[in-house]
Amino acid sequence: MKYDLTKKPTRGAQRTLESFSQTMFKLLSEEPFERISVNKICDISNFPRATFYNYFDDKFDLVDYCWYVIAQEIEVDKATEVKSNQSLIIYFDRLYDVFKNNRHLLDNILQYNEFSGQLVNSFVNYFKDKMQTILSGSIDYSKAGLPVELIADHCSETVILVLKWIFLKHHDADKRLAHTYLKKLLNLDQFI
Amino acid sequence: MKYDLTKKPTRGAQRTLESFSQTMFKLLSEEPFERISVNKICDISNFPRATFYNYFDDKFDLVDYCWYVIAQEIEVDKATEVKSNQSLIIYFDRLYDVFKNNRHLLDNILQYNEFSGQLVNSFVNYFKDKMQTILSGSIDYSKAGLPVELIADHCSETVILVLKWIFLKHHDADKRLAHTYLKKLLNLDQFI
DNA sequence: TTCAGATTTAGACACTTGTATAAGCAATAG
DNA sequence: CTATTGCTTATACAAGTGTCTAAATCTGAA
Repeated sequence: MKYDLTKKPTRGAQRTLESFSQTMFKLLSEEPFERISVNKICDISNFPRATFYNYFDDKFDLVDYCWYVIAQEIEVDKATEVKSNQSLIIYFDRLYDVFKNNRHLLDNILQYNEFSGQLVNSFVNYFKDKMQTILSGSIDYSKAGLPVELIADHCSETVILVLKWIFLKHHDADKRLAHTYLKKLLNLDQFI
Repeated sequence: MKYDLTKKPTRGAQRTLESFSQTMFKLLSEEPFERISVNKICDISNFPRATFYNYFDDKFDLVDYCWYVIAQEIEVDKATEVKSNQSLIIYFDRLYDVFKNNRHLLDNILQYNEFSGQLVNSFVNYFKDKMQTILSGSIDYSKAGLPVELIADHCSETVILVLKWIFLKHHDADKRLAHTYLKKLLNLDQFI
């Protein structure tokens, strides 16, 4: 990403970011990612290509920004962080809600893109990374005789696995059932 | 892949496939994947672009064929399939050996490509799929009260996680230790 | 309000991509 | 041997990519 998201954006920049991401969301619901070109994005957004490349490296970069927009809902609040034992479930729930709230987008995307294609991959990876960042900072895995990062990786992969199962592979499950899956797969008492 | 790998290739086709894949292996050790163009591959291999596109859809397709070449070592023999309980460990060991035997290639690749980049991703996904195919056909997961495919997914993801940890993130471990990781993470008795 | 510094934009450049066509070549069956 | 079939190759095409320049425009602080 060429644009620095940490500094607060000018009104103009905000408009530009919004416009490009909205266009991308729109196009993702209409055609496969391979057929979405930077040219097309710019035409629809009414910005010249040069502006696109002021903000993003390429279309992958923009789509990552789109996931970032979606993930804004998650709110990693320091408050809950303390009650460490439960935090895996707490953040699982937040991700569950994000996936649920964007169900129609996901369905549209899956209509045009392979489950193992680049696009779905970038989506899944974005949230796997997100989960990993959250978990590695908020859980104490000291119990199991295993490298801590390895456990953190494993937990976040499993969280995403369950969400993929429910929302991308369409095996609907409410939170209660989702928790059961998660706990059985992770054998949770083992770690936390 | 445009070329049909199931039918046995003519001598000419063999030479062509060999040439393109060798060139790709060479280039992967020299520069990042994004800078490898189909043009360059063809120049080095001394084939015209048209020939490349006779065999592959694009450079991703070729790199997948490269993983296929590497994976040939694995040998999914029907013989072991029967002793189902142990087969997860057996196939883990085979993958372990494949990763170990190609350690220098992996090291080179990681020198030029991001750990979460497209190239490493395609490598990891190739072997995750491979493992999934093997496992879903050779293990009986009836014990745990969970969807079978979900468990199969989880097992193959965990296998790959451990191999990534050892060979891509460079936390060396012999097979014995690797088995310990795997068993603790999967809590193996739970499933098999 | 002004002006210096930053952003945006038009246009061009060298390069890549995937496809299509038709000519050339090689292996095989009759 | 030769006709047929299928693969290889030369070449061209329309499109896309990412970078660069210099001019235009905007913006915030004085």
